[in-house]
Amino acid sequence: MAGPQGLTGRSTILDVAAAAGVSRQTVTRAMNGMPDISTTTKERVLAAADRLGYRPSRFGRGLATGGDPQLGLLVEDLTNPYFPELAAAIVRKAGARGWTVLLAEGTGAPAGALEALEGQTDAVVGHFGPRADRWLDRPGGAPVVGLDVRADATHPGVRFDRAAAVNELTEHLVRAGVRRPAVLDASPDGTPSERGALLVEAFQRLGTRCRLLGGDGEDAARGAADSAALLASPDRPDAIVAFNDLMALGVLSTCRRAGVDVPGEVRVAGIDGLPVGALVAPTLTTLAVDLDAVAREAVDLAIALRDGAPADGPDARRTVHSRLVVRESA
Amino acid sequence: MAGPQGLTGRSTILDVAAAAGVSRQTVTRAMNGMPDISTTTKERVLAAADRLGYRPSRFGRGLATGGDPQLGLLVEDLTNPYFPELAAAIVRKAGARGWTVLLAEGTGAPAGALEALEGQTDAVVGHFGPRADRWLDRPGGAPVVGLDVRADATHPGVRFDRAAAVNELTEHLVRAGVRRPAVLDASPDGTPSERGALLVEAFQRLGTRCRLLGGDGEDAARGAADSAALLASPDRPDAIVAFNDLMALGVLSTCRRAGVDVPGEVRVAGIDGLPVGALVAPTLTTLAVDLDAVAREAVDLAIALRDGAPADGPDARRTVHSRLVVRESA
DNA sequence: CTGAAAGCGCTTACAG
DNA sequence: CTGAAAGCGCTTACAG
Repeated sequence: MAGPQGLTGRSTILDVAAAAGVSRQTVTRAMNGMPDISTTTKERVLAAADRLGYRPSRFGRGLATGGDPQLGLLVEDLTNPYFPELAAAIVRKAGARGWTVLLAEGTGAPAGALEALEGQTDAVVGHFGPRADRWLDRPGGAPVVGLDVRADATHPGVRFDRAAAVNELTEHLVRAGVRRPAVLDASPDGTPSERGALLVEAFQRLGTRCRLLGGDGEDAARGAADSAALLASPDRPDAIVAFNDLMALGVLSTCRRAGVDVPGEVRVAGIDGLPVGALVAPTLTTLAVDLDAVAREAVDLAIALRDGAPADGPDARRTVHSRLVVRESA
Repeated sequence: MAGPQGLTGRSTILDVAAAAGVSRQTVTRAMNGMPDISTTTKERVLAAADRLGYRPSRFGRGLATGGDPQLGLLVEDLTNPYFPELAAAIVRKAGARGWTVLLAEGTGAPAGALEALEGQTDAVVGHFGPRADRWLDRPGGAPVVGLDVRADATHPGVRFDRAAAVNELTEHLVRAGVRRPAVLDASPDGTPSERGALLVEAFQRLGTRCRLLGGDGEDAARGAADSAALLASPDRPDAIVAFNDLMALGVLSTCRRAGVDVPGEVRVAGIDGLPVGALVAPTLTTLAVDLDAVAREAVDLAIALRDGAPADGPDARRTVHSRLVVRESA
């Protein structure tokens, strides 16, 4: 095998050219199926390339051609079906606009993951929680679009407005006779989440006191465990609203195991609007967010920012409204 | 704003250098937080960069530094939870080895999506079905690792060996009294899938005739629709094994809606081992594949191939065994 | 049909 | 602390 060289230790276009006894641009022609090359030469070049295990450098090519733009998508936890659903929507919208998607999972260390992503992409989209403002406008950083950003956030992002849907849900529940609702919140740092606070307030406006149960996870296991505790407590709630659908699924499985009838004894609802919610028994009532709309806005905003739109302009904040989907569980 | 130029229309390091009145390598120092630069200069450069909306080109940087290797992951349908689970496992294993993951969804046109991926990555992993052999060794193409490849495949890949698990399942079912099993297969081109054929043969060896119901989708809706037809047919099956868990979830929801007791009247099983299977009612019996093992083998193989390992070597074919997970539904 | 030249945007030594 | 030079690997006009 002839001598591969260079930074990567792989053979380059020059190695192939030398091996085939042609110039580099003839190699380009052969590799890219371009015209103006004789069949004989082409075969000789391809053979040499194969022999050397030559693969064009995407950096070299990108530098010369511009290359396809890449969108970084930072998700918290691919194990929660919400994020794959989001990723699917983003991949489709981005693809339609000629962008490819680089996927990273920011388990625990979103800052590090974000920085790594930024170096390889032209814009980044993701859920960053309340700390997102810190990352905006990092020198040399890619434009960052936050998802489900708080109302008072100052950086570009898509806001999930759940106010109306939350009101509908609480009214629906109270009208159905709910008097002792509980919210299974996710609050890693102790302070209630925006969704949690919204629910408590909405119940309050209806004259109904609502328990808020914080905690440090947001998966099905936590939903199952915490709802088990709740159901065993002296004043068992007659409704449980979970921080997300995944936790709500955990709640449902606990109820089933404990022989607690849903919605007869306890009404259960989630947040997100995952398709699986329609497959379980009983089917899950939820506050659904339109991920297609979210993806459309997020991708559009990311591209606009990359193209120089101001990060503090009015167009840098988008809003998508959630809606109540009533199914069997509540 | 000073004049951005070049291929991308964005400002380059030279624009910033000019605007700040310094040389390009001083810009590099400022942008990358390197030492040997005075605070004053650094601030001036950063200000100029900000003003010009400068973002270093990842191609330029990659060409100079080598850059992080990228793994392309081509999935069929992110809407099927199997693929996100796979993606999660791949992202984690790849990340642990310093690779980032470019995610693409190959809805309908795997060939086109693959080609696009190859240009931007150093290796590709994905489910390609029986046609995968065609794509191997494309000149200039990235090494491709197939997932769930057939026993007779000739290209690098990870084989999902379900033979033992299928035997266990059929024995379990027959022992439980199943006499009229049906398989809800996915067979877009009419020929039974490998899983379908395996199941039919296994039942046959036990002296049990098994119906095979082909069809063109593999989602919950198809599972629901086709099982509804099955349940309404004159000789209703007493067991339904679905091509995958998602279809099995559709079967379960149909049974529930039709008031058919599972597993009392019909036993139901899926294939994949999705976590949601443990959350539904009844919980889903399934043939589980260890996605961590799959991801480990696939990533390891992809990296080995990228580093020059032979595509036809013995190490270019890996195997992961599925196992039977018995839950409530069968 | 083939090749010499220039350039894409960055970083890494090396001088000063 | 700052800059001139060289090079990373490719492609795109342009000559021949």
